[in-house]
Amino acid sequence: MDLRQLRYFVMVANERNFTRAAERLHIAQPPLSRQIQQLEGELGHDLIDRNARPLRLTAMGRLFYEQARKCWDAWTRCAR
Amino acid sequence: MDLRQLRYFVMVANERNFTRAAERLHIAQPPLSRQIQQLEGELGHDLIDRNARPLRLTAMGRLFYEQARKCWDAWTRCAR
DNA sequence: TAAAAATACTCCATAGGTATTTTAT
DNA sequence: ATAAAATACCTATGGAGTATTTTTA
Repeated sequence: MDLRQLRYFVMVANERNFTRAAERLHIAQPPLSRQIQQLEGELGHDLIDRNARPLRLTAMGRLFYEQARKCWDAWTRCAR
Repeated sequence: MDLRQLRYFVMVANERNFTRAAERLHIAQPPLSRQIQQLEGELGHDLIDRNARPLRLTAMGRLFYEQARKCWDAWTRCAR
């Protein structure tokens, strides 16, 4: 897990749409999907319920989102 | 700048010795030296005074160390 | 059937390794 | 003279791209 994955996940969670999130992150959609898959693999839990459009976070996804946002915010404060 | 570089720099600053820091980080000494050089390049300032052994931090190095430690600590708290 | 996500590759940037040289005590 | 840092070179992991194939609403 690294900062990039947190940033990607937060964007996907906000947009509830991989394609749009990818655009806003200035990367292509497939690598974004893969990064999220890797993150889910590391965590051992799905974060996103793909059986819904617009996408929805799973219960784990919602928990992780809170943590991820805090971490990302802490980082951006640090890095300024 | 990323978390890896912060972690590397903090270790070097603590050890005041690249070789020992590299051992504790489980990487070889040359890549560690290069990561620190890159970091210094990005920041536009030397962080370490190489004309002293044991190594010493420069003024910028001391300032950066405080920030880096805070960021790294924030991250480890987040990532737990 | 039309968006949107996943797969299947390909490419390449760069983190890390080994061998060696340079520097500082 | 010796320990430690820098340099040169090589390798390979994995992040990102394009093209294409599933999905799901």
